[in-house]
Parts: sequence; structure tokens; C-alpha cells
Amino acid sequence: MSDNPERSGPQAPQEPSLDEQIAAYQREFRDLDPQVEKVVSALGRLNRRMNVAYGRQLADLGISNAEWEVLKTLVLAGEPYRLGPGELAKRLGLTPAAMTHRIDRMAGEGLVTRDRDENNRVRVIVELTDEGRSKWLEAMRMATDFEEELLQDLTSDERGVLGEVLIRLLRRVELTQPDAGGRLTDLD
Amino acid sequence: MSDNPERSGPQAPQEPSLDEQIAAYQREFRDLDPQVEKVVSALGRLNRRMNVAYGRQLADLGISNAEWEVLKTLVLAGEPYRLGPGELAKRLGLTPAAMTHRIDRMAGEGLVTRDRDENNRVRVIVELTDEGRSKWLEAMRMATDFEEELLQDLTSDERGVLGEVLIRLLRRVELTQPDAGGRLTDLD
DNA sequence: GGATCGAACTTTAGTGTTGAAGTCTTCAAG
DNA sequence: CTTGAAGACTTCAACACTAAAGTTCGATCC
Repeated sequence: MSDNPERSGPQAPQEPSLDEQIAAYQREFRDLDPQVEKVVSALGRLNRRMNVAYGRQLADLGISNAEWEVLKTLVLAGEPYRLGPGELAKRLGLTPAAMTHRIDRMAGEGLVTRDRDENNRVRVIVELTDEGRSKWLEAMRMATDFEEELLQDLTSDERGVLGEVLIRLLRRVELTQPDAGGRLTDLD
Repeated sequence: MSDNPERSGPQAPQEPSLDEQIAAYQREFRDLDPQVEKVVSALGRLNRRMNVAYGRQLADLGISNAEWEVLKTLVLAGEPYRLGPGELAKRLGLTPAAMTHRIDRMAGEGLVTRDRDENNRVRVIVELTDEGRSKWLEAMRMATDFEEELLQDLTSDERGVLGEVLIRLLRRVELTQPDAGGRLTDLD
């Protein structure tokens, strides 16, 4: 029972402590495995906190979480950092309509350009600008610094094990919930 | 660099495999620790997948992720399952305005009631109905079944360790990002 | 070579959220 | 008692997203 993760909004929710919450669940719902609940709750809570943190840092750079996602996707596509709106929408899990508007904004801010494909005038090509790429770089530096800091208390062994366990869980979810064609889907 | 978690929407994004993604990041960004990146990416991806799964199951019950959050919060408040809109908004991390509308809907669906406090007519009391409570119960059963299934490949030891590690990370985030008054904030 | 189908994107209508302004009640002064 | 100030919620305007309808270009068929 994880909270809605889509909220990387302004303020973090003010919630009871994890232990209090689990105790409350046990009170209201008899057959609850506290160990499972602890893992699931911590996972969700951690994620929400991290997203609030990312959102703040990105805001300092003058970009939104949504824009950051688009920049990331274009960079991951590799040189020459071009994708069509439809492809972007698919990779981001958005509708094409939402993509149109998001690209409008980002083109207005100079983060990307939007042009007709000369070879096929139905298609549109979205391309990262130099400014977009350097914003991505700045954001990436902030993100990796934050992530290093987050994991600083874990030994290298612990990090390795944690990564492996999470990937096992990810595989399990993808088995249970065949969404994305069976590939391990993105996360960062 | 986690994706925006607030999207528990309809379709999961179609992303490259985790390994492909990390390889691409290393190509574009030299000083990246693959181990850290793996943990962070898996964490975010897992969370998004889980939220899509929750969203689907809740949709089968006829409630949205947003409604589920409200039901959870009221149940966690304990008997008599009453809270004001302001308090609900705080616990859910929403603005009071959003809360007003959400309560409108849910009251219309019979999941909660909304009444003026007789002792202080400025205040409003939102109370879970029997229907709301039973929806919560159904959802809770589905959620816990899903969570058991998710963790089925992990031994009890592994679950315990995973929970502890996640809580350490949660503490670290809360140190770094003083949002919620220093308490371990909610997650499920 | 004109009609039809399909693909790729945009536009429109409806929903949900935020931030700011507004309303109503209570409490405290004068 | 009436004025002022604060608190709790609601309303309003703006924005972002979804689902569905619309537009435009390209390819295929006859």
C-alpha cells in the first residue's frame, strides 16, 4: 500500500512515524505482516522524500521535474539527442497530447527545438539545445551528489546487495504486471 | 535521479532496460558511480511499477489512488475515523483547495460524510462512512496480497535486512531534507 | 493519379491540482 | 456591542494531464 508516487510537489506530507503507522495498521487490519509492511512502507516513503528533494534542487536550477524527465530521455537517446513527440511520450508514459504541451513550453524556454522532419512532413523532431544539455548536466551533478550523500552510510557491500535485491523485486513486479514488454523498465 | 513518482497513471512508461540505461548514463556523464546509480534507479523504477499496479487494482474496486489515500488517512486516524479538511490536507501533502474538491467527490460517492462541527462552526468534520471503511478493507486486502507476492522470493532474513536498510536511508533523507519535523514520514 | 487508410501530431473538453483571493466564524479588545 | 484580527475552509484563475476527436501527410490500391 504505497502512497501515490506521482506527487513530487512542493511540500512533503506530514505523516506519522513509520512505526506508529504500522502499529495503527495492525490495529485496524488483523492479518498484516509487519515485516512486509515495513519494507513496502519504507520503500514508498523513501521514494516520495527523494522526489521532493529532486524537485527542490531542480527548482533551484529553474526547471521542473517534468522538464528534467524530458531532458533525461533525450540525453539517454544519445547523439544527436533527437526524438519525436510520440516516442518521447511512450518513453515517459505520457499521452501524446501532454507531450505536445510539454514540448511547447520547453521550446519556449529554449531547452529543446521542435521542427518538422524534412523527409516526412508528418513527423516532428524534438532536439536538445546546448542550453538544454547543459541544464541536464547541472541537474545530473546535483542529483548524483545527492545520491552519494543518501547512500553514504552504506558500505559498498550493502549497496551491492541492496541493488541486487531491488532488481529481484523489479523482476517480480514485471512478471506480475506485464506492462513494458518484459524489459527491466527505467527508474531514474 | 529518480523519475517523477506522482504518476501512478494508466500505462507504464516504456523504458530501456536498467543496464542499458546505466550504460547510457556512463557514456554521457563520466563521473557516475554505477553501483549508486543502480540502487537509485531500481528504487525509483520499482516504485513506479508498484504504483501502476496499485492503481489498476484500485480501479477494479472503483476507487482512485487519490481516494485510497484519503481512506487510508482516515482509517489511520483511528476511531471514530474523523479529521478536518485542513488536517487531511497536511497529512496528504495537498493544498486545502485540493482537499475541498477531493472531499466533494468522495462525499458524492458516499465514501465519506462532510459536516460542520457543532461546537465550532468554522470547522468541518470529514468522517469515513461504512461504505468507505469497507472499500478500504477490500483495497487493503488486495494491497497486502500484492505485497506478499512481491516479496515472495525474499527470505525472512532478507526482508528484515531490506527493511532496516531502507529505514536507514529514510533517516538520512530526513536529515538532509528537513521537511516533516524529523519524524519518519509515511510511506504506505 | 485520385480515393482510402493509417500514422503522427494537435486540438478540445473535462478533471484535478496549485496559489491567491474571498467568506464566514470565533475570539479578544475597546 | 462593535471592531479588528486570526483561523478554517471555499472559490477563482491558471496550469497540466487524459481521453477523444480532428487535421495533415504519406502510402497503397485500383
